[in-house]
Amino acid sequence: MTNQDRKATIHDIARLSGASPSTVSAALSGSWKVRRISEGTVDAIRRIATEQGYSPNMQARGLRQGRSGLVGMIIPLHDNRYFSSMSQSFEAEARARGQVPVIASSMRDPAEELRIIETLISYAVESVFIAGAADPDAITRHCRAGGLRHVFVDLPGKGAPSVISDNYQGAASLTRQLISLMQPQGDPARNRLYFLGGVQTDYGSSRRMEAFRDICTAAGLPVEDHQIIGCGYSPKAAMQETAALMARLGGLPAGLLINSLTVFEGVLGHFVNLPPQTFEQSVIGCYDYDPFAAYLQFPVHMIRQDSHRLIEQAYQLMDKAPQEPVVIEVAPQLIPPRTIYSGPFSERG
Amino acid sequence: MTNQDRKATIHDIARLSGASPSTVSAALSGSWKVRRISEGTVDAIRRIATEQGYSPNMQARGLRQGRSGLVGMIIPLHDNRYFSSMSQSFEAEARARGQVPVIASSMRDPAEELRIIETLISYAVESVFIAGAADPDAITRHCRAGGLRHVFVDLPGKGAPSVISDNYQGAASLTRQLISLMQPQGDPARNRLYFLGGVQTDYGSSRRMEAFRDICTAAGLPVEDHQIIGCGYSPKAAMQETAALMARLGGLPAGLLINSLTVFEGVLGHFVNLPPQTFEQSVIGCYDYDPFAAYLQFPVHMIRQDSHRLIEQAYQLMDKAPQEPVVIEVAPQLIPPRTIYSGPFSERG
DNA sequence: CGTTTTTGCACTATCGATTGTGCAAACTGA
DNA sequence: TCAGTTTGCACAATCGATAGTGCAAAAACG
Repeated sequence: MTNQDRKATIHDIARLSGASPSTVSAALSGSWKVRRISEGTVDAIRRIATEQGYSPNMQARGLRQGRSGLVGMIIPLHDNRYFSSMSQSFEAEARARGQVPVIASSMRDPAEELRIIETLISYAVESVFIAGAADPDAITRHCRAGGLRHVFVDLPGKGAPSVISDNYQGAASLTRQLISLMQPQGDPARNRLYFLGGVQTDYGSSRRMEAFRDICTAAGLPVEDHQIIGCGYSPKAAMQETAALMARLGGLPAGLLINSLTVFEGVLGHFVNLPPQTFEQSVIGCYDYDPFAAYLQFPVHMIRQDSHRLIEQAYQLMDKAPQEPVVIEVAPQLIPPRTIYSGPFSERG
Repeated sequence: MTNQDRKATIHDIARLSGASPSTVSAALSGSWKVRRISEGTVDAIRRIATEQGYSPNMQARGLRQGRSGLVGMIIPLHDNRYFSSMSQSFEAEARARGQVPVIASSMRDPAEELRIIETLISYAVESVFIAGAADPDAITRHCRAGGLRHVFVDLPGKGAPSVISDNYQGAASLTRQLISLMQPQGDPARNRLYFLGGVQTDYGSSRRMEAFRDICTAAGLPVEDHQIIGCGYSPKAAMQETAALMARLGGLPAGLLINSLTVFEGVLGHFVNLPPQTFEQSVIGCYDYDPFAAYLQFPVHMIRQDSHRLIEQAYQLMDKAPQEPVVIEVAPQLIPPRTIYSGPFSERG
């Protein structure tokens, strides 16, 4: 607060207190006890440091100590309820450990992912959590080369510990729920359950598709290939596919399982123009949860993935010494229509 | 890729290439031209650096150069559509400038805000954007002391440039819209427009309340104090206030202006238990936009704040030399019910 | 009182990269 | 051939904090 221009350093404090820089460092960094600095000296130094508004230069400290105090997290995008709630949990966990969280979004671009990893390594980040990795193996290679501990979240990697949502289980229970509520349609072409969104090559989506097939088949409803529409995650594509599907069928199918919120946004983009009775004969489910989506014009059965628990578990794996490629699955939760879920952070606005 | 354990440094590259560390530095950091290093030497050094998987230690570089390449942003919380879309825009803008974005959430806690500022200063962050500042003046004081350039977003500060949403304008147009659609109620007690959520002391909310009063009054609908329910932003409080209000009135008022999405979540928590016809006589609006909220059982008129533009403008102010406390207002947009807005990032899922 | 032990601190190298400076060797021109 | 210029690079200081080591002065001990 007092001084002229540049930030105060331990040398400034040293000059003002008459002590040496190393003594100041010891006094302020907590190692004064083992370095046998008298309490009186420490107090004096602390007082002056406070007066001068001293704060340590973490670049210098990190350089010397070979650490940085930073932890990284990579998510596909911020602007998504699922991932942003992961960010929130991650930040809380990191701060609770005295680490400084750095969150970056990759836009699901594998090249961007690797660029971010390189950046994190450059900044001597100590460990990184990767959610929804586009190319887990490449990430593991780069992290290994840079000596960067890492854990995968949401999508597993072969080369490092992973914590994922139990996609099979979640999709299975959602599929079961939809089947149990499906009403027979007049038109047999519409008398089916459809799966919309995601890509086959994406681990999570493929597990969900697998569960979808299995449960349908077990219920005596064999699944034909056209019932699984893997149109990716973009709202735009989803909107087009929805329009195309409804054109083909002459209306909605008896049941529709939507693979993500972003896909759902696209679906809604088409629904917007349809009369309310369009939805009366169909049952709709969505993998992932949103409180507003849970309260639409028509009932929506949702799956809430426990992002908080995912992060918690991932941190436990990170804290454990060896980085063996185990996979831990966390059960998601089926949320009935018209339900407002209250999570760990929902108290704050 | 090749070497044993530690990360390669310019000294390793120097040894392997037969050049000196300073030459390696010049070759790899781009200053080789002005330092008159021959192109042949540069190429050889580059090759070896690539082979060794060299990446610069940003702590060392930052320490020497007195910069870090980091830009900070503070938001109240990640898990919110408005703020997370700001994060997304902020990240894009930062990366486009070759900076590394660091985003932190304060949970609207003024003490946490200052702690984050201190941390950013310690890491030699070069500038910081603060969204929804809880205590702008304290932030400005700390940033000044630490030599940290800053710009406020969404909530203005007296000591630094600010870019805010035009809350008055937005609330005014939403209020006008609701008034124009209000239906006369049987019970005169319900024949009113209510404002729910936020706090009077919060700049944005108070501007919105002001607009609400002004427009209502201008329309010949004087506003009594109980019509503005400043219950903060938490869903829980909002749910209780909604229940209490409806108990007092014996139903919904003719119109309800909800001050934020989190408040809306709480309102929905109460609505969940009510029969559909409850909403038929009321018109509902919400400040802030969510595609799902736009497509609920009942029509909702929403205000979409242009978070992308806010960040864009904030960056322009940041880039300008003097940090004078100007205030720039960005117009929000009235979104009719059942509308899916497609923003700059909505293409990616 | 002389010796050993303890206390309290200063000195200095170090982390990895950048940058001001110096200085041979090569080249130029007369 | 010799002064003058340019080329190409090495040396060493520096950024701020930490940690190994050394050394007086004070305290404890016999």
